[in-house]
Amino acid sequence: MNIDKSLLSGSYGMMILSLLKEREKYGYQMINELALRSDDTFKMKEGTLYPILHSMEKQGYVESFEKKTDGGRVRRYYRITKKGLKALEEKKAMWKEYLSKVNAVMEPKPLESRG
Amino acid sequence: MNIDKSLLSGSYGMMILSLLKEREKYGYQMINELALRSDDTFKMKEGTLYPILHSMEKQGYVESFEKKTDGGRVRRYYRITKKGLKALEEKKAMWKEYLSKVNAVMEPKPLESRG
DNA sequence: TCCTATACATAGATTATCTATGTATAATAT
DNA sequence: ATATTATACATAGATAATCTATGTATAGGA
Repeated sequence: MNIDKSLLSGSYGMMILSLLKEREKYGYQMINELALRSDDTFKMKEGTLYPILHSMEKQGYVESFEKKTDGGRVRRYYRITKKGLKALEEKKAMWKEYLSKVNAVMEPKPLESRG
Repeated sequence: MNIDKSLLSGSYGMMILSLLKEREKYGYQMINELALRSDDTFKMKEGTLYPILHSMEKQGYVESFEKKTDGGRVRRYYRITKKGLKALEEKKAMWKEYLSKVNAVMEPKPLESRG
């Protein structure tokens, strides 16, 4: 299925922080993990990811450092900060709230069963 | 809770078609129902709704007609078409797919339990 | 040696939504 | 009667998230 890209809006940030909560990762790796775990539903472009990472670093949600591979290639790793962990929890709470409200609109409770 | 507006992206269309599936409605009414059912989480602006309705009409998802109230006020009602019903089903399928993929990214299955 | 995958990056386009504003009428309060 | 507020539709321009397109550079395999 080819999902409307507009649906993605806003959830990419949450997903990236979630990936980084597991362990520190570099950009290209995050793109690949997103594709792998979502069966290619989320094929994030570099032009999407790097600006997000840079902005998150500026906000203090992640910090980055360079690391060399055995082959000599330099990678920029990102690590989630305490502030980023807090932001992730907030984003997840918002996400749940959002889902429940969409559900409430699409499947309204009959009057007699409302709080 | 104040939800990131970017999360809304793309789901408004689905919610509007869903409201219209119940019965024909006019614009202002949809705005109010969205707010009521979502406990004011979705406070859609006219500047958002009317362009969406016009575009949906152009796409053939809805058709509209004017109706007079007892008071003499003229309202423009919208009615979902067959094409719109089909579009709604597609949007709902995409929505479910999207939710399940976000979930798969955020809570990856351990290797041994993957299909 | 050439091609592909890896790796990071930026500029500009696209699109959904918002803010702001405008017009007009009905209902309500003073 | 008159003023205010809610209703009702509408458009223009701003904002922000993502995309497309492009660039640079290196590693690894054919």
